[in-house]
Amino acid sequence: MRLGYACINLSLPTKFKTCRLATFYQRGPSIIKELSVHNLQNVLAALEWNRSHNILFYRMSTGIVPLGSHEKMTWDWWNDEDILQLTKQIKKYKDKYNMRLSMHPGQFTLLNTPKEDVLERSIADLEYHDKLLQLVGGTDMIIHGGGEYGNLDLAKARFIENYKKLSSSIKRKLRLENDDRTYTLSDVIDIYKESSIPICFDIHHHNCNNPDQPIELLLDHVFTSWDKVGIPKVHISSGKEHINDRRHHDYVFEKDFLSLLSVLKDKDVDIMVEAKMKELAVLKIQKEVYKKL
DNA sequence: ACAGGTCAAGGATAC
DNA sequence: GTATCCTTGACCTGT
Repeated sequence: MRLGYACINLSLPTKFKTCRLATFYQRGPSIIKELSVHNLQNVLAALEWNRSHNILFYRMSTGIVPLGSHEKMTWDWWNDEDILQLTKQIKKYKDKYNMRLSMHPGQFTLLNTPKEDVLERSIADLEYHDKLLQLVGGTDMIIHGGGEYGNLDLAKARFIENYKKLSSSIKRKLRLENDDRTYTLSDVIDIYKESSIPICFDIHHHNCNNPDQPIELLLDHVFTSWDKVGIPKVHISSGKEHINDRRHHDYVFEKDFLSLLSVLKDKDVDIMVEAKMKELAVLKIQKEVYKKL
């Protein structure tokens, strides 16, 4: 089992950089390159920090190449020598230490939108994430179901139809996560049955949004969805003020982590910790929970 | 140096 | 139909 955290490492001094469209228009592709190089150096620094703290799972920020999937972007960053040199270094490093790398396109990347232009931009965004993951040897791209659009069944059907149109490289990496208001774990399983998309189980979202189905039966489907793919990927966080508070707590409570372990039984999974205190929350779990096992 | 408003995105909701 | 909120962290402008 590998534990990981998302994007930001609070222990490191440098931050990720981004820019506004206006800045890109003023300064052109060179500013994007400058920021992308900076961001990739940050990723490498995070992986090095992770290795020295025994953290072998990491989610890369979606904004590594600022405006990387924007329709106005004119720079082929995936062919740039300096970018390739850095991504190669990252890939080599993560292979050496058997790390898992993932990305999570944002809430505005929607496979089931009824709007043609929104779908087009969403697919462009998936292509951006796919290209970057290919370069660094990342394996997982997590998205949510999307909106309900007044009819959940139609929205699910649209997801399945649009999923079929994606490139095989994207399909190899795409995973569908249950969310905390619209797509329950059982909705996500419905989509899996028609599309074979592996399911990323988020236990906090499940606590916020579930129609009282027994978790054991649902998890059977979750695990089956990964059978030919790899080690399942699971998310955990604690509610800020109560168990079904959608906001994330700074850390993960020990009891929440133990209750995840108990529903997972002995299944080998990689766990992404989604807590405000990022890598510090992972260290806390390692310290508190691992010594008990 | 710092505060606070802005950006980027699409959907949901209230009016 | 329109406005506002949701969410996020860094940008960016004004002081």
